[in-house]
Amino acid sequence: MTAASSGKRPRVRFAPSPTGFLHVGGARTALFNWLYARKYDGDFLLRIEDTDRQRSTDESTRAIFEGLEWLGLSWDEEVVYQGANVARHYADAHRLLDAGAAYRDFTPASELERLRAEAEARGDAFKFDRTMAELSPEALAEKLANNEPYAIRFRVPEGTTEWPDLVHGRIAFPNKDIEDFIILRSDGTPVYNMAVVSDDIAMGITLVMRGDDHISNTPKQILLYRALGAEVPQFGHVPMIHGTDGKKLSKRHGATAVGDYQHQGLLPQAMLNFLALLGWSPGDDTEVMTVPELIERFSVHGLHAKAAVFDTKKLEWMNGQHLAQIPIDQLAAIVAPLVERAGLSSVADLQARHDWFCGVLELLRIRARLTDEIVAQSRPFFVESVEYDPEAVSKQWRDAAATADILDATRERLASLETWEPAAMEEGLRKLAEERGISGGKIFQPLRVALTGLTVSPGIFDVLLYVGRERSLARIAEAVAYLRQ
RNA sequence: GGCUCCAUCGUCUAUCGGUUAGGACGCGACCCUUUCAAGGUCGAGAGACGGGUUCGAUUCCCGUUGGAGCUACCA
Repeated sequence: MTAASSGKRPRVRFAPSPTGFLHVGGARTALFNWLYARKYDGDFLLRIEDTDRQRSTDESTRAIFEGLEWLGLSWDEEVVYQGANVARHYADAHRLLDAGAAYRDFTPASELERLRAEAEARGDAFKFDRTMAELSPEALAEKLANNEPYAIRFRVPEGTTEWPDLVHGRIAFPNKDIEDFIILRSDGTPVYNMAVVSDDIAMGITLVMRGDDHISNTPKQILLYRALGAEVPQFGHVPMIHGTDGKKLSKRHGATAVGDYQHQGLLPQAMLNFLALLGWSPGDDTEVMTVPELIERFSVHGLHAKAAVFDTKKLEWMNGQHLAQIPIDQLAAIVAPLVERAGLSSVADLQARHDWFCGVLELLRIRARLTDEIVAQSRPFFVESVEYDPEAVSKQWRDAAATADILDATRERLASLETWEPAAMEEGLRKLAEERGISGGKIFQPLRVALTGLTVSPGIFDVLLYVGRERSLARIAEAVAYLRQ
């Protein structure tokens, strides 16, 4: 009977090793586990696999927490640190030894290395030969009495080890291809597969969902579960994420840490949405989904077996979609600190004129893909006077005298308006254009440069509205003076 | 080399034997338009190859090719 069919509450886990930042591949594995737990009313646990003392750092552990928190992938129960459980791993390994499911191997590591190198030189595959470790009772007693170091190896039985993988279907490994692997090093520390199985049993994990790269560990782990007399959980191996060259995603593909995207101005829900679609599909054409929708629609049936290529273009598009649909208050809360950091305003000030700020955001969100772009484009709405982009000047202010003349007339017309609202502005300026026998663009474009210093901005009347009457008129006057100097 | 997994447009994917093989990103064109976006319309673009099974295969099976992962007293 499998864990799933026994009707127990599902318990899944994400088990990263703290040897670097939180990678997008890891984040997606975490996401699938989290979605599974939320969807099927289970527990999502977090285990830090810090048994590799050489490479594990507290900084990495913090980075993993921060990444998961930013994404909103909250875990249930206390974080489990694998390193705290080595005594149990040791005991489990010895339990296997005592039961005859494992044996002592006194072969020095250096000897193993030598044999491996030799086999490789011959072009052969090295596989540990069980008979190498066979000792007479007397020899064993002597080595034990001499306190000679030994590793404990698992005795792989005959047969075939197979399991119904949640995403791949049946996967089978002939046991003859699995060597008697070490479960406890000669220094008494546990090796990965031993620690993982011991912990997953202790944590009551019912489904192990992890990356494809662990498929070849699975038969070893299943053998361990059985030898330990534990119930074998379900397994599901999700595909890897590749770079555009089809290789496993790595640093040379550019940004691969979720923190990189956080700092580039990605919304966590967009990141989650994008990641979810890499290796999973709701079954129809739906693409843009909120987190609750993701939970609602998640199903193991939609999981794929094929590796997916990480396409940052689509990620940015996805972010633009979320930027446009997220509740404006939520966006304001995210962007306000960024505006403050850019030195344009303060969070307190933005709170004081919340409606105005949200209005500006409404103008900018639709034409931005990253929050960073929103911040950059918000500049004209905050500063007193703008700097003129040389390109904008040469393109829209070619004839200085004529432009100054038009801007002056524009300023006068706007100043004469009784109300400062877009419809009136447009009516006034269109009338001005008509009087002068020119197109509206001949007024709007130079005006845009005067107000923003740029050739690109939201609609000109919205800019006037949100920059405000006094500041707008002052800026136009400033532009006129600049052109006439 | 051995073992395992994978294979629909450039990319992400729909199809759970019968479709003019659909959608999205990106790309191109057009529309909208005061700029840029957004939006709308249209276009180019795919079942790796070879065998079976079947009335009928993208779909099921086998092989080939290609790609990926693993192959430590790392995790």
